[in-house]
Amino acid sequence: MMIATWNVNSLKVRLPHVLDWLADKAPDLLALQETKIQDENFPAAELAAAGWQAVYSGQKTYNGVAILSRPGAEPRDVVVDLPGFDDHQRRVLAATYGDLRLVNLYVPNGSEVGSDKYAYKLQWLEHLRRWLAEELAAHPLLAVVGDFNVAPEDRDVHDPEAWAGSVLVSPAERAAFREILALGLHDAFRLFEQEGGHYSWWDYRAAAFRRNRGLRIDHILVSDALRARCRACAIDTAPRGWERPSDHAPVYAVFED
DNA sequence: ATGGTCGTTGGACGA
Repeated sequence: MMIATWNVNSLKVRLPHVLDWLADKAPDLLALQETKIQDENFPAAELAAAGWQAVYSGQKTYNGVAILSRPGAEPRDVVVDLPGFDDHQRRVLAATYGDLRLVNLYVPNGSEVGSDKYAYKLQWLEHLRRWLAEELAAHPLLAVVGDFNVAPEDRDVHDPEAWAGSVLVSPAERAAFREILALGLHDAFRLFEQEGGHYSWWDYRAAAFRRNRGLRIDHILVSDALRARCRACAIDTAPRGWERPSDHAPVYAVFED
């Protein structure tokens, strides 16, 4: 079984990339973020024609999440948005496939440390942690995936000195990330790779991808029981080099059945 | 070089 996550930065623009990647990798589940598309405009027919069904929660211009799956693996117990957190931004989508619970997140970016958006991000992460505790208690096989907008450690940052203290790496954001891991979740990528230099996002500006000046901010977190089945986790940097790419690369994990 | 480039829009704003 393969599950994957990809911030596509507009599904309308990136649909050809998504279809190409699905055809090549054939994951069982693909979580998408920043679809930037309202539900009535979601390309469900185009995806269905390629053999994929979708659940989605979108809005105009910003945010938006979706999960693609194969027909036959019916999504159950779909949750939209963080329970108990009054928020119109479409950033959360969860569904159960067989005995696997998948939580798809587009964590707020935070803009700048000290800004209102930064405070909102930290508050959002606190509510996320509380909800994930409940999800973990209810679902032994839990995967929490998406764009976390947090680079957990300095080895996840191309230039830690230049980035020190700024949004995506600040101590408070990293502490919030660690508290989520402390619930009993594991960063699947770090089960297999300890070196730095592996990133999932590169700024569009200043030829950042060509120079591999990136951050690892897209993650697949797995519960204890799911970790026991995890056989691989990797970042597919190839699509970041395609024509008119997303600024994020897909991350995927493989599990023993 | 204190910016750079995208996407959504139809002038900025968010990332």
